[in-house]
Amino acid sequence: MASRNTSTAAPGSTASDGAAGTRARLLESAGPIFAEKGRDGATVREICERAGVNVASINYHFGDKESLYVEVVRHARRQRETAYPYPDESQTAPDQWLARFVEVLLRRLMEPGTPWQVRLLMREVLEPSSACATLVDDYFRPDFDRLLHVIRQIAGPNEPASECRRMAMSVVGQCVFYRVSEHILRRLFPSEDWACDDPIKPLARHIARFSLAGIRGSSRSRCEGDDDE
Amino acid sequence: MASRNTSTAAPGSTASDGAAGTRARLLESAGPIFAEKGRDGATVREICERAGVNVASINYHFGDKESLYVEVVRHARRQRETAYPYPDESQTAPDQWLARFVEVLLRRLMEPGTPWQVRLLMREVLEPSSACATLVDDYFRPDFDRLLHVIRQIAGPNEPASECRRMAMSVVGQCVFYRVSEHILRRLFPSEDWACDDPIKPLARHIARFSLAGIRGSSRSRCEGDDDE
DNA sequence: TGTCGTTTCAAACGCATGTTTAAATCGAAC
DNA sequence: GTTCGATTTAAACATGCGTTTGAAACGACA
Repeated sequence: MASRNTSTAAPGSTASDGAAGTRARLLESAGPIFAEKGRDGATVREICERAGVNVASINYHFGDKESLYVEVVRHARRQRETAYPYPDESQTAPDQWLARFVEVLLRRLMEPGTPWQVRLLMREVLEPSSACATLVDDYFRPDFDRLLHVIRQIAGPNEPASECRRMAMSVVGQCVFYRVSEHILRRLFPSEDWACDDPIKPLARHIARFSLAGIRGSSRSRCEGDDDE
Repeated sequence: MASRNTSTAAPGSTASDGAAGTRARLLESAGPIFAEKGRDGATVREICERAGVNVASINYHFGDKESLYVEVVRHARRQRETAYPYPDESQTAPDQWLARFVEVLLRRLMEPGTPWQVRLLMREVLEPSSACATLVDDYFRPDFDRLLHVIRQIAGPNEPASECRRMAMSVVGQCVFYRVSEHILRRLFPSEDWACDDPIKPLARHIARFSLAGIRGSSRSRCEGDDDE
């Protein structure tokens, strides 16, 4: 036995370790298992078995199971943020950018087969762990700010900031709903074409149209007389 | 030892059992614990301790932990469906009914303190157990159908059924988003007035207005020329 | 070849879990 | 008061968990 390693860098590791590196194999194997069973539901024995390493490896390379989990979440986020890039604001009209944004967000969320990274990050959203703080700052906030910026362009300069924020949430909420309520929707509409060619396209069109009308109509109707109740 | 009981009716139980009835006490005590820690995370020992009964009681009265869980979910749903009733369609104009529906749904979801019944049912939505099937049929579907009916009135008779369904999902999705993403939103907007007097009212107003404009504008813009891309 | 730090390994540890057991207790009916 | 089924109880059981251990295997370097 020698010194344990709990930092993020590989221990001694001569770069090309035997059989792709125990540490890297653990990171890859743990992802899908954490995603499917959660941080507590997953067992170190199953993770190590899938990675083909000894059960003591997690504690040797990461310190404990919790640290491995945090590392896996970071790993998943990094892989995910480059998968479906959002369009460029400066080169697209606001309307079209919003439509593209909705479609990309939906594709991120509803990618066929639901990659383990999506399931894992969703778990973090629903009940955050210590890995959540950076997730919000580095992953969600930038995208949300870009959406906010475009919505301000559509709604006009007179729209209050609080209202713009709620509009952005309405857009995101409509998309997130389909992922979060997947199981319920499947039972609610068993005959729906959840697996047709490309169910995202018409869905994205609906949400973009609905939202655009919502933003324009909402800000307009609020400008006209619109008292309480 | 005598015969075990796994059915839903109390065993011999002479109606007014000692100290409110072991079975009833278990049902009440288990609810908040299942809601907070999940079906697997909760332990029978903690449940029994809070109920002030022996650890063997769960197996005696319910058969096993899983059956107790299913029973608790049923219990929660029954308590919940009478808490915030939706308005009556026949006595309200569609616009106003929609606004009321949104507010009631938000209040159901965002009730201060987040009653354990809400947290428990949310867990069932996110990853259903065997207790989920009746939840959809008896609890969600009726409300969703009523919403659908009103949306059809607003959108007009020419609106295709599939589009009406998506509109209903857009309405519900906007509301559900605030509950599902609660933790994320709290980190995204730390300064937001999540605990002001009545944060529901303005939120409900926004969603109702946004949705109404979305429904009207969306169906109108689709009627006009609206080709691909 | 011999040495030393690093990494892997099988085995065990300590603990918490859901469940079972058999005896004790209770509550009415006879 | 006795009896008998229903219920409660303390204790144990079997299993699975994350983690630790001490030795073996490895790889570079002298």
